[in-house]
Amino acid sequence: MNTPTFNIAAVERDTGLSKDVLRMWERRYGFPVPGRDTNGERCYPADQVDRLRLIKRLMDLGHRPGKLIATPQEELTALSPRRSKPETQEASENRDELEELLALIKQHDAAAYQQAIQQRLARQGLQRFVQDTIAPLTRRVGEYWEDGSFEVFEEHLYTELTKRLLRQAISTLPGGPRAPRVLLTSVPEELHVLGLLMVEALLALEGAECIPLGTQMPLLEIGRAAQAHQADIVALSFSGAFPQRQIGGLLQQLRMILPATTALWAGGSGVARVARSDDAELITTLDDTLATLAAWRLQHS
Amino acid sequence: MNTPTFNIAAVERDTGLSKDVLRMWERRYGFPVPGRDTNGERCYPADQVDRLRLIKRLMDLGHRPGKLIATPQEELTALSPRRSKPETQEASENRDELEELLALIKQHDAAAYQQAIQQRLARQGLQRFVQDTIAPLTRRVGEYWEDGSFEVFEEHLYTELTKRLLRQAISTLPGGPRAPRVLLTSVPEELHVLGLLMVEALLALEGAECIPLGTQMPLLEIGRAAQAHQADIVALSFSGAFPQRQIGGLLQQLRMILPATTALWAGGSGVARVARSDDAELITTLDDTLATLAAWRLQHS
DNA sequence: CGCGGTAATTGTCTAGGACAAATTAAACAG
DNA sequence: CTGTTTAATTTGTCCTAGACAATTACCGCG
Repeated sequence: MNTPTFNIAAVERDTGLSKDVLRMWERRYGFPVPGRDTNGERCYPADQVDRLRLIKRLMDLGHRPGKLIATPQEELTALSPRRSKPETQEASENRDELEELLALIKQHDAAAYQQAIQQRLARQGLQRFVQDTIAPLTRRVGEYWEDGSFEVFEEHLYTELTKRLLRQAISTLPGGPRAPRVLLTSVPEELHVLGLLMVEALLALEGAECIPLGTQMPLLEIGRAAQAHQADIVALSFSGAFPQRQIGGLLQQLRMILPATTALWAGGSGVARVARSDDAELITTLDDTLATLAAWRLQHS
Repeated sequence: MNTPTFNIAAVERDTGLSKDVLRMWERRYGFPVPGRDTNGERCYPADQVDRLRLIKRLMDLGHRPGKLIATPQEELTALSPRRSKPETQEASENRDELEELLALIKQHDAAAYQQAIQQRLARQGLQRFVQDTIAPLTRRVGEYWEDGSFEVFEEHLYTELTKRLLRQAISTLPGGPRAPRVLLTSVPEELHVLGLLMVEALLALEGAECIPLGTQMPLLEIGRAAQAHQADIVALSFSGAFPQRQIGGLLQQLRMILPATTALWAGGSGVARVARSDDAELITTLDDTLATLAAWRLQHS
């Protein structure tokens, strides 16, 4: 039984490292060293793909590829993002409750999960629910997914159920045309929508008029949409998986497309380490959302 | 004001055409012909990006790039698939009402649209609403999108609002564990979810237990999910844009992965012209869904 | 300790060549 | 005329290898 190998396109998909980068690393660092098939094309064995994925993840955390590739496999431990912030008693209790929720997902008991989470929403109210339940829960799911304790389909189930819950909660809020008008979407290649929904929930609670366009809008289309809907604000979401490098240029480009009177907000874990600029407001936490909204209102009152 | 230009990476993002393809087309067909910046790198003007996106759209519909690039800009009209089935008086009236709904989208009046569509749902009841409103409406939006009368963002808005509506409607239905248990999802590369939601609505109305996993599940994961959830039926959706010839093989593969006791259903406009086989039940219309469900129940009673 | 300049690091772009997979066109048999 | 096999074409992806800009690290000096 010969273990399956991956061609370069598959590795790009699986690791988020572009074909160019994969070839360049091979040239420069001597890793990875894929085999070749009969056509002379690269065949990456699974273990190298795993290592690449690990390296990519550490890079997203701020490490440099040269160093990472040099180090042997004890990075595994060196990298493990030891999140050991001292947490309060209350936070700890909250975390245990969240773990219980995730346990239901892992038991594939969708009904019980839905009931529990609904209850939590009713108890906390939408704002705290988004900030204290959905946000950390989603982060946790991402972590579990990374270290392999969550199957793909379990993550899908969580995402799908949570999307429903948030959309449903949003739809019960009073609508009506109130300022500002916010257009919510994401750029192509970025298909994570949960962050957008969380922001939408918070904004809608504050009485903003939200126009949800889903994910993956080409930049020129975002410009057209902003004009057609006369949006005051265009809010984009970038997940942690989104290539950091591209974000700056992307915002700059969009800034040129949008009218000067339209504000541009960029949020999500992807923008956490992006350099500030005049092109867009960077929103790194959910709290920032409300603060930025307040600032906007102050400026336009 | 110098209009903004796009580098090759940005064009890849916005059009979905890979850098390799963009360069190859330039070499082979002489289009696009981007300018060059001081570093000799390609700068695509906005109008060429638009044309590329249009070409990509038509390619997804089955046209070939060589032809498309050769044709001047009258492809727009020339290639819109004209359909002209004779229709009954009643259907005609219904269609006019649907057109009114779509007009609201085109006026970018999300609020008015939502109100109108909600009203329609209340009037028709979920089943007829899905069959007589959402299904034809979605088809119509697809047609408008194909011939360019709908902007991308207008289509996105329609899709997003409709998804919300359906999910909300589904969530109000009584849940509880009732047979059969249906796992709903789609294969990788297939990201259209509206069809799945329509089917879910119909199945949930009939008292089936639906497990929605969203779109783009790898085949092996579908197998794992089916086992973990002990699904009686796995229902897949293929949109019209999905490459027809892959479907047969996919179903065959999945059939081998799934336990023999698990039924496999494949639906959506993509399967309309797929050859029947023993691998899966093909569901070509929404009515078929209910018929196939009834047949399943008969067989398992 | 901060600041500016230099050096190393790193990603992306460019160019053309090659080839396999998919599709169409052509040839042929029934 | 129709179906089927074979040849030609279209088309996308991969390959190598070089160049360069942008970022980051380093180091000496005030």
